[in-house]
Amino acid sequence: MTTLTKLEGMARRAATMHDVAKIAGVSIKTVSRVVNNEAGVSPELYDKVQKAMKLLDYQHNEVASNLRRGSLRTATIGLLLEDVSNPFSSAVHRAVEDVARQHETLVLTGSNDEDPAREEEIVLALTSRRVDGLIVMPASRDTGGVLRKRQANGLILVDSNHDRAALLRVRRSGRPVVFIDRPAPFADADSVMVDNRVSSTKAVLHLAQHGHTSIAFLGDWSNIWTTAERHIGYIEGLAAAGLQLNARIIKPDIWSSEAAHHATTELLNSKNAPTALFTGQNLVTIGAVRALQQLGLQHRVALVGFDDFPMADLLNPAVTVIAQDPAAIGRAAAEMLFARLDGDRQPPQHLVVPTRFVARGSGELGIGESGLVS
Amino acid sequence: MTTLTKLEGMARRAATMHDVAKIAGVSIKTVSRVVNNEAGVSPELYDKVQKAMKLLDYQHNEVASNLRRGSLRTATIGLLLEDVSNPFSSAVHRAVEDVARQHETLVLTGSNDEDPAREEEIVLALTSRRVDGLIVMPASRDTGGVLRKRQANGLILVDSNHDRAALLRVRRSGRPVVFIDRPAPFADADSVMVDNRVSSTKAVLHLAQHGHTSIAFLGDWSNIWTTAERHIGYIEGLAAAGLQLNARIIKPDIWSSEAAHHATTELLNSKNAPTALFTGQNLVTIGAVRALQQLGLQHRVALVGFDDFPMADLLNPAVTVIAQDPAAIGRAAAEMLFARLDGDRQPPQHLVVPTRFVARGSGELGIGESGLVS
DNA sequence: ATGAAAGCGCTAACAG
DNA sequence: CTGTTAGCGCTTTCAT
Repeated sequence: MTTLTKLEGMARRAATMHDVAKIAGVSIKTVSRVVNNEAGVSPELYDKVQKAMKLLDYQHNEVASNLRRGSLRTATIGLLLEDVSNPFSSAVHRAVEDVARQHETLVLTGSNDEDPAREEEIVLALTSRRVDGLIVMPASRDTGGVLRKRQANGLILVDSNHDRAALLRVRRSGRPVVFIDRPAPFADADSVMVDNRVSSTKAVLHLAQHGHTSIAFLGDWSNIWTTAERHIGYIEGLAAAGLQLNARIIKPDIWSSEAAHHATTELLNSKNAPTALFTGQNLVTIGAVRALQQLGLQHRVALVGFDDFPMADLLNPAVTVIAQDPAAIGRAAAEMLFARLDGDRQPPQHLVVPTRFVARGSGELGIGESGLVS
Repeated sequence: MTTLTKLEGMARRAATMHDVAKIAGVSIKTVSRVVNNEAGVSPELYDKVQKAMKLLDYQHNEVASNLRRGSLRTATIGLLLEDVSNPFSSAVHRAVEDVARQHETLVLTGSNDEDPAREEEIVLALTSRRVDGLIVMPASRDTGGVLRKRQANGLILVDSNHDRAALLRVRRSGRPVVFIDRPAPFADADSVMVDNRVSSTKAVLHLAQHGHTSIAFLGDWSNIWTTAERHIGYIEGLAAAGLQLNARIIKPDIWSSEAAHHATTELLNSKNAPTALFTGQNLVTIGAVRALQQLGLQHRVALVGFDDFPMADLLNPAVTVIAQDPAAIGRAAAEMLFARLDGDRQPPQHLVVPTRFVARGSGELGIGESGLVS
């Protein structure tokens, strides 16, 4: 604003079509034609323009281009994950990126950390940049009509879709949204999920078939939809196996690997220690493994975990899991999104990607020497 | 253009400032002032505008805004990784996102898969969207002056920086670029790396101290800079320990966990099987562990790996590694980038983030029962 | 405190 | 084939 223009970095103004036109001695429209590979430019002018572009190091400004074109497509989509560094999320991310690439579009990602407020913030940032569509793994919510949200000052209650405003607006503005991993929070959106409930039931049944009658459930935050589904699946599994539900061997709201470690240790040191564990998530499984190893019970207490994790097959015993296919989920979601962008007007689709039960050893431990503790 | 406007999805045209102005009965400039929180709007008009915005569901168009503002900042940065789903890369990604968030900016990511051509493609896409700056983990290159590039039709030779054009142009246009993990391919850019060489030397020395005289090196693609550095560190480690270099126990160009498995098996089944392994990367280490377990040698052959990996501490034996801190790398890189964007004019910085040697067991196996093969 | 006019870089819709 | 004019949605500049 003062003596020297306030430039970011050592930026000099980038060359515009106007500049190129002047150098090439043609009209700006001709430059536009060359840039956009439109037909109807004589070879001579085409050449001149190319040379001028090279000379000036011209870079097409898609932003301006899109504005003029009616801001239809920015060739950018938004991807909202729980945490980009979580293996599940990042595998989804990669699959989405691959599909996006086929459509020559870029992916803008954000991590919501299960926090709906943060999610709104990101959605807002995304939409103000006019992304063409959104793939979102919705932040942890109520399983009923009310959301429990942790805050510095404790727990507060918030209306279910009260702060889903930005996301709703995206839909209303006509841009497609595909939800993954959790159900769509509003009716007219597509979704891609796995069958958490049935898979969990299967896991419990599997353990029961190996003779276990005391099967514990260790779950993630219970306000996460998938957790609730897996919990229900667990209960249904017990029922199907004719087993008694025992609240004392159910540990909910485990929010970290360390917490899982702690909960598992406590559980196995208690009077009514279970002989088998069903862990409802990635990190929970890992914490449980750590605890089992520490207690020297890894060959005595059976374990089936939801979600596969790296190295599960190299542990001793190798860990039996219900494996999701995050790449398939990401791919399916991205394909749905691009189909919508290409004008697909079908009613909302709700795809269920199958899980895979991977028996590796830990889930096949019988009731052998029983679950006696050290 | 005909009967019904041709709209993507059920999109109706998003409300513009113009629409808001008409509804509120003010000029467009007043709306602009309200949107941008500029001073000098009477409370009454402010209110009217707010109401109109709510009514029309107005969404600010940053794209147009930035265009007019001189396209200085788009509040978007680009992040180029090897593969967003790789644990190292995704941890970097998360750290970058966190710093970016403090600066209210979004992150556009891409995976180059070590392919320079793909990298260029992404850089181009990124710059045409006018990102403010770039953080890039440069795709695998020559360690000399020539690049070996795999193609469908075999190997071709390419000039070192021949196809680095897009990246160079970014620099020339004044936008900052920070390189991570690998050195900056051109002089005036910042970089954040770890000391691959010294860390590797330390690992070899560590194994030597435990009595090993036959220490193998299993490395990733040798045209990757980090691989070369680690290889040199290995050689220097042998020299420092007074050990003989033996080409027959050096396995280069391992490009997957499976290949590492294979190479390890071959190595340990050979006449001159080493008693210790130094693995130069994540996936290589994992493949080696798998092979050792399969051969039943995991307690006989010592192992130190470059890069930590999930579960390393839960394996039996737990795996000794040189751990990098990807979060620290990402954070540092992002902070450098934003410093540049805020006008920092220092000469190029080259930050070295320290590694951590984590002894867990596999690297502390003595030469005990010797490395005899099954 | 408010608004009218001009124009960011580009492309659609017309001329010629 | 080529160029002119208008204007995307917004902000700047300068009046009022």
